[in-house]
Amino acid sequence: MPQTTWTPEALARVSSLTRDQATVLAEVFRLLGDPSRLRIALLCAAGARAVTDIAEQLDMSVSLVSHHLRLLRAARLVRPERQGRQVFYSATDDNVRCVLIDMADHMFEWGEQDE
Amino acid sequence: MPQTTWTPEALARVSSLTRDQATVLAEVFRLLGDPSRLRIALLCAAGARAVTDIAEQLDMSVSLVSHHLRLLRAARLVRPERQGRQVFYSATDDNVRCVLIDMADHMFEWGEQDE
DNA sequence: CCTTCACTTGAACAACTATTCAACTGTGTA
DNA sequence: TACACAGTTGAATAGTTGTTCAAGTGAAGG
Repeated sequence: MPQTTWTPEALARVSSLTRDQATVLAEVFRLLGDPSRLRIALLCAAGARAVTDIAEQLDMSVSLVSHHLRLLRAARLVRPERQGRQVFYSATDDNVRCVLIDMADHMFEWGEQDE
Repeated sequence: MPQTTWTPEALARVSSLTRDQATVLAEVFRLLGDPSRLRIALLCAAGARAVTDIAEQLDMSVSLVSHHLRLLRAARLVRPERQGRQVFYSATDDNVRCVLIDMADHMFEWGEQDE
């Protein structure tokens, strides 16, 4: 059920982003714009997971996963937590988790009917 | 107000995307992952605009705007409509408009408190 | 027709990025 | 101490991408 009207503030805010605001926003989109990294981010958003487990589940090298996690970590999208010799990654907070899952869920539904 | 629980289906869907599904999803994120293109997309989502107007408002060359619009068009995020000798671009439909504005609005709020 | 306006397109280039491989750090265990 | 386990990190590379410039369409006006 698409929403067709927004508050004037929301519209104004969104349609007149400064270059700097756009850069910050785009940075997050860019990080999610790689299939491998997107899958890693969503996996972490769904629940804490160790690097090796992520690599195994997504069939990627541990090194590759670690590289991607470093970028996601730098953008504060995921947070590491050592436990024994494993490092568990999860979304930094509920806010991030919410946005990540909602966006993916949203676009996933729409992507289905799109093509 | 972050949502902390989702339906099991949504979680499962999101956390176990196939490579192909992730590629389709990531493609949209990737397109919004460039500041220039993001601003153009959001401007079009807020309402139909001619190429020259976009270029002027965002202080970009017409050529650059056109190049970006071609990519957004190819992904069916925006739709062109000739009117005289101008071409007006807008979000392809309310669904796209909704997702675009909501995502930006969502992430914008969160980006404010983040740093 | 010729010109101007509004855009599109192609080539070219510098900058960036995803991935791999090898070497390295730190943690637990025998 | 020595060894395996779990990740990280740096270099190297092949591929991609944003931007610019110049040339090319197509529609309206004189």
